[in-house]
Amino acid sequence: MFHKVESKVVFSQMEENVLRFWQQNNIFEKSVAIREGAPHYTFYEGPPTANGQPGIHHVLSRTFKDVICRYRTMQGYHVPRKAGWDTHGLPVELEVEKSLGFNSKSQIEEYGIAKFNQLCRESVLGYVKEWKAMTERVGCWLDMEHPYMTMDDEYIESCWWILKQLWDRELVYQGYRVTPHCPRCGTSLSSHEVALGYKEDTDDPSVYIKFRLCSSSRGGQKTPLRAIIGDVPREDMPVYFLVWTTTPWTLPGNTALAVAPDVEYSVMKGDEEYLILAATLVHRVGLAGYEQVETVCGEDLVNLYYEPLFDPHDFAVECRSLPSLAVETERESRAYPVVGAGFVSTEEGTGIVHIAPAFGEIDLGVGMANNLDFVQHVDLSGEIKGTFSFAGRFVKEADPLIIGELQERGQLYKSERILHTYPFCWRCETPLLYYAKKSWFIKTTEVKSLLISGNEEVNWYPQYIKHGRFGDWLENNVDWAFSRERYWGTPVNVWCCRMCGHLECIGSVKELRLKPGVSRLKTPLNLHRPYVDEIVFTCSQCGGEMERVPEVVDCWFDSGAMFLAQWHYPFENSDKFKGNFPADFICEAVDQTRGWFYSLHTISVLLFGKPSFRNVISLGHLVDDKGEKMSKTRGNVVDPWKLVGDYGADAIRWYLLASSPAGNVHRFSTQKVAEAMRKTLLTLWNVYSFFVLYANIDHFVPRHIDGREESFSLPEIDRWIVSELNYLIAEVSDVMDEYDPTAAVRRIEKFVDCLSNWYVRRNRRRFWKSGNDDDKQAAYTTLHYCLVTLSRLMAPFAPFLSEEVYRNLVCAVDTDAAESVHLTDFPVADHTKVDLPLMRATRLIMIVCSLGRAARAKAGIKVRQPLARIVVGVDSREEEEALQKLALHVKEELNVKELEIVHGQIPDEMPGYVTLGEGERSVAIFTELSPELLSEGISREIVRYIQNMRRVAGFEIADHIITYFQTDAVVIKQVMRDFADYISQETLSDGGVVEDFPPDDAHDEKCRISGSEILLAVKKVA
RNA sequence: GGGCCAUUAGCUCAGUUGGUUAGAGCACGGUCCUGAUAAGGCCGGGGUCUGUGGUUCGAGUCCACAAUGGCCCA
Repeated sequence: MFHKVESKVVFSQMEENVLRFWQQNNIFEKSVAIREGAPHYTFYEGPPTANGQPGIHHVLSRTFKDVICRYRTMQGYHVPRKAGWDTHGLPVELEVEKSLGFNSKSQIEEYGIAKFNQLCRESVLGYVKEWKAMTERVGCWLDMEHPYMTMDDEYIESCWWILKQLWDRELVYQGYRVTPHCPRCGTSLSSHEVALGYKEDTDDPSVYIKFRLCSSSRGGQKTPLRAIIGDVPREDMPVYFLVWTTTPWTLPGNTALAVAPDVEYSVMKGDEEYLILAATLVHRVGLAGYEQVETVCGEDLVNLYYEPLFDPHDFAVECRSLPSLAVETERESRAYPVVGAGFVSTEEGTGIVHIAPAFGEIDLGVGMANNLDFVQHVDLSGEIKGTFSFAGRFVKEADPLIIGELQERGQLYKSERILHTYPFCWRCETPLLYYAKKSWFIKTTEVKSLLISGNEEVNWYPQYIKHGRFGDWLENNVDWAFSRERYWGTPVNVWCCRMCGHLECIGSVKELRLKPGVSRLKTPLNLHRPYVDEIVFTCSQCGGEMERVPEVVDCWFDSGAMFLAQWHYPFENSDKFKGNFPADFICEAVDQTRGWFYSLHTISVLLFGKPSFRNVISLGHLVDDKGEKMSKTRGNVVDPWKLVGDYGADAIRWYLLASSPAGNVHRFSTQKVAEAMRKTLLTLWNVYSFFVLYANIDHFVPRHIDGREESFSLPEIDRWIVSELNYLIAEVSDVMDEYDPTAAVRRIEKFVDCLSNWYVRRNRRRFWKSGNDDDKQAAYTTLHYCLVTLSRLMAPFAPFLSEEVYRNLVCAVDTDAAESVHLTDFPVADHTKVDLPLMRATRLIMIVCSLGRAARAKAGIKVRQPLARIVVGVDSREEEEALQKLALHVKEELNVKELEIVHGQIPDEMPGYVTLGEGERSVAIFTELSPELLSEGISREIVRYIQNMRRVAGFEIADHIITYFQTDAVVIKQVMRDFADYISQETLSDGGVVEDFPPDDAHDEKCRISGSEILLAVKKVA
């Protein structure tokens, strides 16, 4: 016997029972363990940042990961999946800062780094707990008992090892990196933080500055410029480049001008000077009193030199050379070059761009590429250094002073104001400065071609990411600035000598312990700041004291190192690392393209020259029902716990999988979760409860649960559903192998619909009928086989419902069976059972039935009323045969006595018929009703009334009853007599259908049937 | 400001390499059926396929530009 199944089900309760079963019986652990020794399928968990409550969008990626891993497990692969948590990084620090009410780094240092980092650790552990609970509840199987944590000392040591490898290959260097910097808070801001603080309509200076062409530099022998202006330098007719800027305070840092090589520039002659600017911008700048004497190509301006506005040596400011950063000694005369650059715009300004490598990312890039000077005349608090007349001022206060000075010197062409968008600090509203800071870099550009060729081996879903977003990103690769001036992170493992500046990279704890003169190594060891900062040792070069550099490592480096750091490789688990590299599958949201996908790929390519993953699903984001981003501030985030309670995890999973393909943006809709539950899961549940209900009544015992042939041959319709099922298995396997679970669940949905609304609907009588013949056995066997197979097929997608169905339909009757559906194998399609002609034939009769019902509606005759004949037009021999073979279903479904087949279209007008056509196909029903047909119609009407009354009276399906009736109508009396057997059989009126007054304890109702009244009553018999 | 993606019915989505009158589900209105069903059938309303140009005998589909939204980077 199967356990009784209620047709009313609360999925969340059912799921919690299943969860308990999994936990108590370690089903997840077993599902991995039983595949030990089988081919490996490696999954890498992209570690979620344990910062903030998990939302519905996190359920999305967890679902996709879980589905693929479960699928592969059931296919026989060994799929261990270690959970991981990204524990370091700025978001964690910001959260703690907020809770302490801090808004600057100095406050953290006053508070104490040790205490601060302890709070970060606690904060992370708190969120990890929340995440674990959510992960478990939505049925995402991960080994969360043995996760990797990026903050563990072992993990950090592996990161150190990686950096040491790169250091030894001279791929690590110190350089400058331009970051948005808040001069008040004294800290760099992440791009996320910058995005929080953009202000439109910021009022700033808009100034046009004249840079004087060096008299010795008028181009080569035959340049167009020389031709215009002449060979002999004329002091009274100087040549200027006209340059536009909104940040005058950066002008003392100017060391080059950039032009667009392929743009036309005008040489404008005025009374006392020549001005050069882009030809298309002359009118916008408004050069009254100047006339164009010639045009030159941008190319011809490149390599000309101009006089600095502020020579750094005149104002006691350090000047370094890029890219070496060597401090320059004084030179006699200084001139700066004009360079060509692709980014120069002719949309605004003058088409000649002021370059200050210390104050802009593009500027720094130009500086590195052209070996420019690097002049940083502003300190981190935004104050101007040196001996300028405006030194000691905050940069924004210096702006008007600089403009004034240039005006006095005659180098200001025009000064205006402009309203534009500018970033401010989101905490203190101070304008941000783009500022070059020292940073540690990994020379990823060295392996750029390997990054690109490695990507060729990766299978991306959706495909366009490969050569689109990810490929482009690799093509434009720049060295990875991997250090951060923060506290809670993997410390950069480089020590620097205080005396001679000698640098040394430490690759392991052991190496550190063995350093000569090492001191302040505490036990137990803690590799975090501030403890690691205290460790010093003796310099091998000069005997001075080596101390650690202050930076920590970018947390993207941490997570990208997981493929080896999760095993503490190479210090232990060498076999595990090797057995799990590269990954067969990873999956994250699309924002990880330049995050984890990149860091994982890059570290692997740097170390081993090859990629670390083979297949990757990049998920689109989940947005709210209006298509807008979910965020706390908008208040449109969806709480997964509420949904789980209302609809269950399977419904959420099913919805997330089915609603749109992985790469697309998903609009989240609670209504659609409800729909997924109703339409597919509940429908399946009802087929299941229907089966169990009748199977138990008949004491059905499945003899084979593998779909093998019974001793009797299966009827056509059973072979049909078995065929559909095997076809489905093949389709689902195919699309799953292509990493497309969306296609898989959409196909399953169609099958469930067919199973319920055709197979069960058409076969109800086979289950109801009394007796226990072969046909009934075939029906039970077939439906049981379908449900059990479906439970295995759906197990990766709807793990709870599948488990429930499997446990009851298999485990309850077979003690030898695997205890969980998740320990079974994924179904394999049996192609010998796929009968395509039969499937086509069935589809044909479905259409014919649909047309027939429409014809009935058109004629206004209920389906309950039998009709004498239907005529169906077919257009091929195959269709005719199909229809003949399955005529019984058409006749039953449409309640007609005869089915006639004709070739070609049926004429629109046939006496006595109602005709309906759709495209090539047409049907006609004969609508004249004989007295016999009418009587039969009445009998069916009566049956329907009695069935309704049984239900209203609260009888069980198998309850036997007596039916009483009273009526004056002769016709009805006659029907009750003629159809007594039929009525009694249909309504289980074994006690008889008697014409009598019902007893008081019977349930009675007055009914109207074809214009006459009848009193009907039902009563249970013992 | 740049790159990538998306835009098809009120909502969520299908629409092969261009080829009849653009489909499904949900929702809505009507009606029928029903002792598995929270379901199902039938009929119906609802579309300038975001817009503008172009290529073509023919464009939802290919190209260009624009708008809106999302993501990434400035």
